[in-house]
Amino acid sequence: MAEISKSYEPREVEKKWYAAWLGAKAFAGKVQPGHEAYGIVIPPPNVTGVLTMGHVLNNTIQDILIRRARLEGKSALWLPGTDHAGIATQTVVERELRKEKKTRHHFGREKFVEKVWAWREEKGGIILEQLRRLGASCDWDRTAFTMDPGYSQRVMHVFVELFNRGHIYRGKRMVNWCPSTQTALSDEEVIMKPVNGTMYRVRYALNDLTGKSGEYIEVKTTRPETIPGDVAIAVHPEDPRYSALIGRTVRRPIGPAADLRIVADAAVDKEFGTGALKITPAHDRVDYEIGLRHKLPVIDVLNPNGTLNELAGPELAGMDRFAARKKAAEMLKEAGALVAEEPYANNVGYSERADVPIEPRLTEQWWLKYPKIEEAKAVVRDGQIKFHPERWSKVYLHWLENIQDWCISRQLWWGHRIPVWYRKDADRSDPKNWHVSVNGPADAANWEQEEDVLDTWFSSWLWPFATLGWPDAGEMKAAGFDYFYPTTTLVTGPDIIFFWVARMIMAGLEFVRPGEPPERRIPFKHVYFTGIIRDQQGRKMSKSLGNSPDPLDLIDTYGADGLRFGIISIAPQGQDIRFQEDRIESGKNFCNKLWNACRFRQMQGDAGDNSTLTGITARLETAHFDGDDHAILDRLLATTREVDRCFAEFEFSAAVQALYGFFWNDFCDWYVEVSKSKLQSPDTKANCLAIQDLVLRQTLLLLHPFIPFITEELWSLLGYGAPGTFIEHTHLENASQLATASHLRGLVLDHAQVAAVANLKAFVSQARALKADHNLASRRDVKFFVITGDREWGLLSASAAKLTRMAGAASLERREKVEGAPAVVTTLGTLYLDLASTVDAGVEKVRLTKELETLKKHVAGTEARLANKAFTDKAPAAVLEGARKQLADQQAKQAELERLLKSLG
RNA sequence: GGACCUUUAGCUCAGUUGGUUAGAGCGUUUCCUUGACAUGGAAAAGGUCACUGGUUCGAGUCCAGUAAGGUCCA
Repeated sequence: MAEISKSYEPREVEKKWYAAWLGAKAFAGKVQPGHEAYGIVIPPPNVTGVLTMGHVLNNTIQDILIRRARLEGKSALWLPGTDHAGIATQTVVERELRKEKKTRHHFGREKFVEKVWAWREEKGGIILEQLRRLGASCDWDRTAFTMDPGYSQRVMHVFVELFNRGHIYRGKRMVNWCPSTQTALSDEEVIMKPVNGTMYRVRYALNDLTGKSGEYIEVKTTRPETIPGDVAIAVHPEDPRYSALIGRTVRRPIGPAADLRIVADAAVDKEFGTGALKITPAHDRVDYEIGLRHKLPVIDVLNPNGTLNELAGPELAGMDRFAARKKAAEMLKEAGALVAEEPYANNVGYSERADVPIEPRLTEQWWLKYPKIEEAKAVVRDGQIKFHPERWSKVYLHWLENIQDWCISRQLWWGHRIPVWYRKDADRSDPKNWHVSVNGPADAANWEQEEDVLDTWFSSWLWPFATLGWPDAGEMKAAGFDYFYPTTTLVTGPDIIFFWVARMIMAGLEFVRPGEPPERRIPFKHVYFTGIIRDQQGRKMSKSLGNSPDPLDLIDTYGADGLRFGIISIAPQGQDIRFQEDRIESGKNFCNKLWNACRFRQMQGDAGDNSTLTGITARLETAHFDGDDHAILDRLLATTREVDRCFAEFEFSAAVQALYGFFWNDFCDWYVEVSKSKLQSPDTKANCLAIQDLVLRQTLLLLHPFIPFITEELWSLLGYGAPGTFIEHTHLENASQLATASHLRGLVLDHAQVAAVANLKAFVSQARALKADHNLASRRDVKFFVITGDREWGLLSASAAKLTRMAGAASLERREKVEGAPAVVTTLGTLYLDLASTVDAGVEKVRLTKELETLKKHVAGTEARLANKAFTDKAPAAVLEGARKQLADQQAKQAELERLLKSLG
């Protein structure tokens, strides 16, 4: 067995074990009848992505769940992959082309797509490589990509099916147009941002019908550049200010001259602005609807790239929309039509990817009417799919209540080209001229394929079943579809609830195992929502702010385990996370502590069979058990139980904190320290080492999902497994199984002894504090005296060696009377520090008086409670008894303190 | 405008169905290189639990309202 070095050096250990795991195909998700299946599909990161702190958190949690499942004997599958990220990837490649002063049009569609594939081959695996550094135990042989030929076929299949089922249609409607990437976007890809803009008050002159001139109607707009696209003015039919004007016309103040009718429409908000609305159907959703109702023409004054076209008139044509806005305002001013410019804050939709304002634009697109909306609501409402935290289900249900058709076509080249063919030279708007199939028409020469591709999310919503071979029976069998579907848990951020969670649920319900009950068709049973990682100021971490540390730097500095442990310890369930690098550092420190405790154990030498739990429990000698042995095993069982509970309730940071507290405080600070006495004696040594092995073995198992590398290394170094096996081959015992193993040796945990240890710990702590109060913390030659009863002295004297060692003292003696020494009242008697000659009675008096004052307040409080008849009548007996005991203890301590003070004079 | 979340020690957070003197880590102060670990050990200081009311024998915890901050939807 290799010797454990003085400090933990993660780098080589991580490299070694990851290679060993891969070499043994330890992460392969296998169909094992008789074993429960546990499946996770990774939320596929963008193929252009690099590892962020968000990924670290998300994937660490997935790895924790998967590794724990393996330890519980389940057959676990974590299926990895990436999505092709249409806009992001196309943009990245176009940016490279721009360096050579070229655009994708220089190459043509086919050549350009080849270039994207080349980029993907070179760079597309980066993020998956980074996940390996983190320790992610994915089944890499199953790595999927949404543009893989097989996956693409499944996307086509779904499109054709949904088309045949009447869920997909083509139509000219208002879409969110991104002038930067020049494609349509879905509503979910538009984010509203508050913008400080300008409200322009504009006069539209009324045409003279009555003989009066100089009449006008005033309209407010933030977008004067669209005035050339105006086709009407709308007012509310019940607005008395304008009722006389309905039916008359105004002149368009700038742009090509035109008369605009004043129409009445109930959609107009009387309270907004002047109550009169300019109608520009090509550039506003509400205006478009109003235009339809009044059969108004549509004048589109914008080019796809956001510049104005010739319909805007010669002054504006060719200008960018924002420059044109300024210019239009100037033109209005010159025409005398501009009444005022006022600062105005409003919300503007921005393209999520390109971060530019989107334009409402009327275009031909493909639309999906979502399938299985009602059932998707029901499975979450009825708990067949559980959200953690549960409250996110409200957001989910609310979205489904207000769901709109999904614009699924994108004007891009990178993506799944829509499997629709149009008969050449025929009317595309007539479905009679369409061919819709996975493989296209037989007489291809007579047809041309739709140019648009599908939204990337239209491929990733199929992820939970398309990655498992669906719909091909042979591929499904090979992938273990029957065994692994539905998967167990999806781990993702709440920002993705509409993009993935909701759509995946609808897709699963629509396509998988038709006719079977919903619990067989849903894609997963649990959805765990992580928090968002923020910086110290609470801002979201982002590339543009530069406020995100590089996770790979953190791995280099603190080790992958340190990073994992640290990030989990600051990630409470359901709340956002303020990132603190010092917490990552404390993760590393914990690893070092674990390392050194194991090193200490190893330095004590072999003590017999370590390779199985029964081997270790066979070494327990119950005859030599003392209170500390009972106490540490009691805490080990409690901690095992607590970690179980945390997994059941998805409380990972609580699990980590429980393990931290147990290992550091209970085991290292107390048990290992008291072991040092026991290990001196041949009588107690073997049993003590057996207990240490039992604790270390179980702790390594419990910690392994969180910090896989170091636990694998220590497991191996301490010989807890058979050579050639991994820690995950061991079955993790729960608390009652562990207790049963101990029972085999006739062990019954003695709770009286456990309680006695708590008193001894407090006794030691008070002794140390007494020393520290007299500036003797580091001295180990002090003498303690104690005045106490026989029973207490029995306990103290039996533990004398341990107590003097723990408190740092030369001796602990029982006395009948002590004069002039500083003292402290403990549950095991009054403890004196033997410094009679040096003690300053005045200082000591101040200290004791302060303590007495605090105690008196508590006594008074407890007395008041017990004097309250309502309390004694209504409080439960246990609470009442507790209060009485508390009062007795407090009063005894008070009497003792008063006696000490008196003795000081 | 609607929905949800947060407010506890200098910082980041725990605090289970209401019940002894509200906890942890980090930071701070003092002491300590003792044979696992200075990536460590010992001790200490530090909190009117955002505010106002209510329910209750008893409220950090339950209810109502207010304020501040945040997220999503419109």
